[in-house]
Amino acid sequence: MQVERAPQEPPPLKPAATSRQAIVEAAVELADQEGIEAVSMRRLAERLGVGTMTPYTYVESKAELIELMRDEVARAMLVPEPLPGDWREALRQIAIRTREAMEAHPWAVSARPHGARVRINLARHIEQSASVVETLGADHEIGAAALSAVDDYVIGHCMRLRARQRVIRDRRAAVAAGAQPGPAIDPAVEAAIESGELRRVGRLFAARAQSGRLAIAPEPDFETGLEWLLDGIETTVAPR
Amino acid sequence: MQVERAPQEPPPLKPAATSRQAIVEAAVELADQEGIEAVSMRRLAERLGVGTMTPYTYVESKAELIELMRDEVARAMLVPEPLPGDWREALRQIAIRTREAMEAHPWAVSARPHGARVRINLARHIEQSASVVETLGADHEIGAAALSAVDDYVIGHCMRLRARQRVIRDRRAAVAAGAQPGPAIDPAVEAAIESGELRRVGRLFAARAQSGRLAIAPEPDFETGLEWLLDGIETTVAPR
DNA sequence: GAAACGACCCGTACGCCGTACGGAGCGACG
DNA sequence: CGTCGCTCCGTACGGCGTACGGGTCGTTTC
Repeated sequence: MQVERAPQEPPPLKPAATSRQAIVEAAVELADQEGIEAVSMRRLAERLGVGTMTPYTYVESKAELIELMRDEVARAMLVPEPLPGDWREALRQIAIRTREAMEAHPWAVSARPHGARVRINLARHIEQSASVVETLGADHEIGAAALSAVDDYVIGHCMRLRARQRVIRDRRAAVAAGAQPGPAIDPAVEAAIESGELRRVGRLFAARAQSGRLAIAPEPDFETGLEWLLDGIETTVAPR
Repeated sequence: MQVERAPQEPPPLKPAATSRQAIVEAAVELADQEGIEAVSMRRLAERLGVGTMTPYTYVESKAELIELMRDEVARAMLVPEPLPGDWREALRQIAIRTREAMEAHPWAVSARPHGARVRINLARHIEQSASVVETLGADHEIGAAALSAVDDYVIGHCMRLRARQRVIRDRRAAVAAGAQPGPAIDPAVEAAIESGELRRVGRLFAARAQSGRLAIAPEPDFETGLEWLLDGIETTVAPR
């Protein structure tokens, strides 16, 4: 087909790039405002003022769009160069930055990946992390394991954060709709608490119901766990 | 039609229980075999040999069904009593058990929660964890933080595992469909590697493409990171 | 026995969704 | 001028969750 199409056209070739970016940005905005489940191709097209199928000119499928949206979030995870020379401080900054990005776009935490393709901003994020590991001076595999461990912790924390945010939002919506904000405890759980099994869970619920008016887990502490993990890594890579 | 129905009971309160459980089990089976996106109320009903709307007699909505499915997985996270007396060993066992359950049912990792309701098996899991923290002898808040940190790490790790499993499955499907199993690297990433930015990412890709025929991240190491985290916790709760 | 009452089951229908497909407008090129 | 490619878009198909109303049948109440 395209025997001779690739290298040409100085002026007119780039009408698509801006639009692709615009589509992704509009989708991110929509997801931020109304949640990822509100992002449908129809609503997105409507918001952009184009026909239903027009976005498909620029993205191959919705799955690819989601992936591009995640990569847009990955852009926010990048730490401004130069990174701190101390590996521990560098890892900490990357982790904190990542958490902030995830907190700002909770839908990105668990959106399904499209394929194995690593996009540009995620690749840059990996590059930053890899550059830190390099300065570690430890075995290559240990460095990779350390990176994985920190990443796992950060992502897991963000999952909890997202669940919390969702509960709060749902509760607000329920209150706005006029429902009672009762804890809606599961009858089986209630019975188990009554029976003496789940003694500790019962105490936990009671304490929560008493303190504060929203019976919800407190904002989890990110940095404490992160420091623990970094402590553990330090004893391996730089035992004193 | 139904030769076999619920046993006649003087208290007519509980005819639903068996069927509710059967629905959840069938849904879990379906999700295990074909992934969570294959679980639709129609397919589930078909598999159960009932009408499309019949499952709604037992579950309030699909969201509640998903929550019940997750709780079914939570059942597998329970460690047989009695727990080890050593807090560290107990936490380790709970973590490993949790990871195993998640690995067996990867869809459970990121399924959306329905609401704030804690179901019975998850409550039992929390009770187990709380009982370990009790023996820690440390400040209550530190115990909770330790629990959260371990949980975060485990969940994050399972997220990565799920992504990996998905990539492998997709690649298998692509090969079976006759597509070429090329890495399908993003052009922008390729250009950045070429240009010298992303030097380390380039080396990483090259190393992967060379070793093994599937260019994929190696199975991540769960226990190393877990031990690091436990090390860090130990220095706080039981400084030596 | 009759009637009323649930609990359970189910078919239809509505409004969403992702997207395959074919066609229209239009600038660039031969 | 014709042709080609890209952008844009309307229509349509199959699938989804589920509201709703009606059917069946065992149990309860007179």
